[in-house]
Amino acid sequence: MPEGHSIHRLARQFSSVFAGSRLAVTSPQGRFSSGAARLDGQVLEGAEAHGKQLFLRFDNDLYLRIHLGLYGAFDFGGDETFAGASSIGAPRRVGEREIAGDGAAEDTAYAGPPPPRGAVRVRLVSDHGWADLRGPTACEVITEPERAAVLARLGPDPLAANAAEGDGGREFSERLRSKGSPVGLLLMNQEVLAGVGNVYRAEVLFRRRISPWRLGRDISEAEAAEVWAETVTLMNDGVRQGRIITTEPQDREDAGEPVPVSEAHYVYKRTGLPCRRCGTAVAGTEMGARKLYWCPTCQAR
DNA sequence: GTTCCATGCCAAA
DNA sequence: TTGGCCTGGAACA
Repeated sequence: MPEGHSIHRLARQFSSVFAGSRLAVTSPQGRFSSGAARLDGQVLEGAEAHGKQLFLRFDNDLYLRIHLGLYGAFDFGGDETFAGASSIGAPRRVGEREIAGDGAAEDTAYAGPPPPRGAVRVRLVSDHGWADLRGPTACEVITEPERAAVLARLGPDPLAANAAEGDGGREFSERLRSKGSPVGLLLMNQEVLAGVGNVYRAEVLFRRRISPWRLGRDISEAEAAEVWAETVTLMNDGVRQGRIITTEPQDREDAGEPVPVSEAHYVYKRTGLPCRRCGTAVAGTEMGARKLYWCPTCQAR
């Protein structure tokens, strides 16, 4: 997936283009027809993200809960009032960057959504635009108590509005340091930290020079605070930029040649390549059924 | 054309 | 721990 930054951008996009609008909700693919019927014709009151969960709130007190999983993505389109990216989600299109609107809407009047392309699980349509969702892991209608239950299971979100000053850092530290499993595993555990995925996991640990093999209970409070602060910074950058950027400008070159920001990671997907800081070959293995990358020298402890 | 792979996660074994 | 879900771009033939 799309890590947390993409979901927060989705929430922002839904708020700006759909909030306050009455929506036609359908499931062209058919797999979500009964759920869509419960929301069809309701007004979207707002959108919010927590970690990788997206909640769309409707005025009949129901929520649409969406989790993109590994493949899910939204496509958007509409008239000139319909600002923002035209596609947010699974990063396979154009590296890991979402597709920006092409601005082609100006010369042709908006004539409603196009015929659905492929398996569209949900289509949301207002007077000004549309959104298509395909390939999500989760897409369901839930009530407020059910939403509260989902949130209760999640750890603190580094993209929460008050993440820098609030008690998210303390809560993260407590959850991390109470566990005996490797920190590389814990950063991916949504009950410990909500929103971090494989890229941020690898890159944050590199930047804090922490070995992914150290156990949560062996991480000091100071280190946990640093990891939290680093995550807050990097992921907020991700929200602003619409892509994951983890390297400092001076580290974005290979053999003197500049590397596109989207490919310039420190260790992610760089097994066998030289560490951008020390030149040691980046190590790679599996941890928790996901690829793990780290520099054995920079992250020796 | 086919196979592989991915920024997730869950249920079943 | 493993397989399955589900989509599409990239890599290979």
